Amino acid sequence: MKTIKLGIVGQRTEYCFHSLVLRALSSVTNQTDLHKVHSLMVVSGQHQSTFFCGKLISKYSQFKDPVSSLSIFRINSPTHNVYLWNTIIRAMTHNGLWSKALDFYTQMRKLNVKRDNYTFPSIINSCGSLLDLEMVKIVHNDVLEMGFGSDLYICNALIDMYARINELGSAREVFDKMPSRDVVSWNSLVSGYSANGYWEEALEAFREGRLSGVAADAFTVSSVLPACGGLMEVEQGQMVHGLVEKSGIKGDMAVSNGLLSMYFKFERLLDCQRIFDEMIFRDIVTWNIIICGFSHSGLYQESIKLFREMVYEYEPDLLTVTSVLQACGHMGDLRFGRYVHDYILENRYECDTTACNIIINMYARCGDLVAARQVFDNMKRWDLVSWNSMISGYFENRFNKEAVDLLKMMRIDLQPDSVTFVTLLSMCTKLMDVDFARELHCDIIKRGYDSTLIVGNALLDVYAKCGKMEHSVWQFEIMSTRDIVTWNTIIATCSHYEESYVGLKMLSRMRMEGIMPDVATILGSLPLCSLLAAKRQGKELHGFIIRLNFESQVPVGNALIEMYSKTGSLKNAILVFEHMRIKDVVTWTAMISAYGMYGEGKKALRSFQQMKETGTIPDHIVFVAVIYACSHSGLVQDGRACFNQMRKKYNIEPRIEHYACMVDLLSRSGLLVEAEDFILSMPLQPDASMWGSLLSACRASGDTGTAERVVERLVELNSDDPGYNVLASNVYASLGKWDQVRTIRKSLKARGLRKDPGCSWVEICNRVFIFGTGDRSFQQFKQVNELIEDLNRTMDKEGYVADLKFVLHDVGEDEKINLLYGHSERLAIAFGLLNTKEGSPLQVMKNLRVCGDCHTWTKYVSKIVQREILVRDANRFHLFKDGTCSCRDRW
DNA sequence: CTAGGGTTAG
Repeated sequence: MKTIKLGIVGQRTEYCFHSLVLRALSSVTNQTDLHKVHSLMVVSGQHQSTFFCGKLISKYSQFKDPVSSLSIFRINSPTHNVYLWNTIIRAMTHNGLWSKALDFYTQMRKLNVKRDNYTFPSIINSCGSLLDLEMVKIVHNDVLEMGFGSDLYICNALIDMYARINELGSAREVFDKMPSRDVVSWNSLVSGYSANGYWEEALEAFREGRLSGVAADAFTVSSVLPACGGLMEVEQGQMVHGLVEKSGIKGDMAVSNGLLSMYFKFERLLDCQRIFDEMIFRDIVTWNIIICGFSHSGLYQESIKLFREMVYEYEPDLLTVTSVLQACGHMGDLRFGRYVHDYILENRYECDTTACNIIINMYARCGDLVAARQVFDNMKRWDLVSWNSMISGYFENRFNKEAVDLLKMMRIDLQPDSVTFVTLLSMCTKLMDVDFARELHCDIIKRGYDSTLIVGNALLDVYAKCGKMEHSVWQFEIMSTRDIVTWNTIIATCSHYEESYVGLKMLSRMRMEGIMPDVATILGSLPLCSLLAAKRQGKELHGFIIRLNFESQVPVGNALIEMYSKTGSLKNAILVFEHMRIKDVVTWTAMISAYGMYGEGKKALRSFQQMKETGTIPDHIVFVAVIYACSHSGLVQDGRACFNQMRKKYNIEPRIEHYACMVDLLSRSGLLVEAEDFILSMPLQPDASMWGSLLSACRASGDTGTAERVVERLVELNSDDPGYNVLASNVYASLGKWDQVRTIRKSLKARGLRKDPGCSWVEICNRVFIFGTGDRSFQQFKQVNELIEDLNRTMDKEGYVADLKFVLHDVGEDEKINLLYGHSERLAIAFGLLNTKEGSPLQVMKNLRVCGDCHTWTKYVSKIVQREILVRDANRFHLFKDGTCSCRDRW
């Protein structure tokens, strides 16, 4: 037995035997010490033994020195036995030199070295890592031939390997054929499913494992947590969390990090905070998760703050810096983004494709396309994300030519994927290029991407935004799967085209499919209720808002104010307004408009005053609302003052809509001369709406002289708006100039313009009853007609005279009276009176402006039946009460 | 032999 001299164990010089060398070897903690032990072994001749050779090979590989491992193996080639072969294969595998490991295995086969059960796990690992399917087959075959098909470790390695190469079927097969399984077998299966995004299967395997009585360990939990997060299975996730709390794996870093990551996916930031605070130990992964998590939750500032906090303690790794770069990108913080990128370059981080993609994205979001391109050009490898990011970066920043050039380059060796198409379609949306969109659509169908959800959604959107509502709806109907974005897009489309009825139908279809609305759904749907004055649906949406906790979001509150004010409940609009803790200029505008619509001009002005006092800076839109409110309440002086204040005090140059409001204000107040002068003296070209306002006022006040002048101006403008043409034609009709009436009608017909036919509707017991002009085809027609005649008789006695100037057709007087009686609002009001409780308030909606005669008629009705009648027309609300109207006849 | 963190688009 030989003895050797050791200089490194403690300070003393000692003599010892074989076992002492072993102890020395195992106590080695760094490469330098390992070299010392090695040279002592060489000096003493110990290094010749197969046993110590193996130990040295493993040790060197532990310290990431595979070169030394290799040379030891080579020097000792004569003594090679299966133990040394296994060791070198394991060493190579451990250091990522997989092809070397495979080479050694091939040599073993050639030299006919007998392989044992220790040979296979490593080599299986290497095959998988190299994606060498050929070798996988050979090795798996060897395993079976040599009778290791039931070996626990080997089977576990096979499951893991197959999972890594995304051959979950083979993994499952090995798993199923095993005579007995341990926790590692289960874990490999679960993590295999989980890592490849087969989350349902991962959860299923996890449940199976639990049922089969295998106790879950830290590996199990950290494998199944991403699946819970990915599936948004909050309850399942909490169940696993409970398991963690109960078992002894609570302190495990991977488990805690997994929980943290999962709760970020659930957007349960408070839970994240709690878990983070409770963690005694944190590692770099922990920090990366929270930096990334905050960034994904939109808390970019927080994310950057955490990054700064972290760098005091840890050196950030590639994932840290890329996480914080995402926050920079979203914030548009180019300065900090550059700083971090410089840090990456200076410290020579080795950026992989993903990291480069993130940097490209950061620069593109910040608008620095030159820097983005530079990163792109210097990349070693590009994937689809790289190309897509660069191309969409160009498009987003309006470098359309560069984007198209890059697209052509990309197509040389890569095929576009669904994201590429989505990017291109969204570009069409921005450019309103429906022709290119159609071309793309063909390409998309050819490549089979038309069934992809995001592509379908993008198609839906591009057709909608390019004015092809029918294409959009058609696209919607053929989609086989729809998500919340699909529904939100179609609802927003209906809202945009004012197809409120279709829109609300879509909303209820969405609900029937069990999809919960989100903020975008709510913001798309509330305007539908406003347009239709759909009280009930509006209230229902408010219910969702409360249940889903969207109340605190300012745009939601703003939309609610608008909805309530337009569905006839000023009271509720005020309630919402008062409950909003944060108000922006839109909030105030909505409230001021609401007051305006109900003829509460003074309150509108008071709100405007309050808004200025609370420090909200008025914008040009709020001035429209304020002047509108003045106009509908006859506050001429205040309206003028606001108009002047806008320019002088707030330096806002009046736009055409402000001038239009002013014309409206003067006209409604009967200052026809002044209104005409105002139009003629304004610096902007007057549009049809101004002459239209003035003309309506002339009509209402019976000023035929001004009307004759104005109607010519209006006709000169040759507006495409059917409303103004019909107005002009009506004025000519009331002047008895039937030739001009016919000319206008012909021209309208030739241009294919049609004014929406008048209709009114009333909601009774959650059902909407719609009436068109002269409608006879509804239930209770007889009773309704009788009631109208009854009412007419009573009001005739009280002095009502039908004002026939509101009849448009060239017909006899008797017939004209009949036409007036057939106006849809009268039908709706009579129907409403018949079908609601006596004395209760009635609410009727009309799509057009209520005509002057109907306005008078309704005033009489409100007095005769002693009921409040709220009529919403295209312009505003009229509250009829005891013979008067809230608009004080300025309708 | 098994686990946790990063990218584009609607």
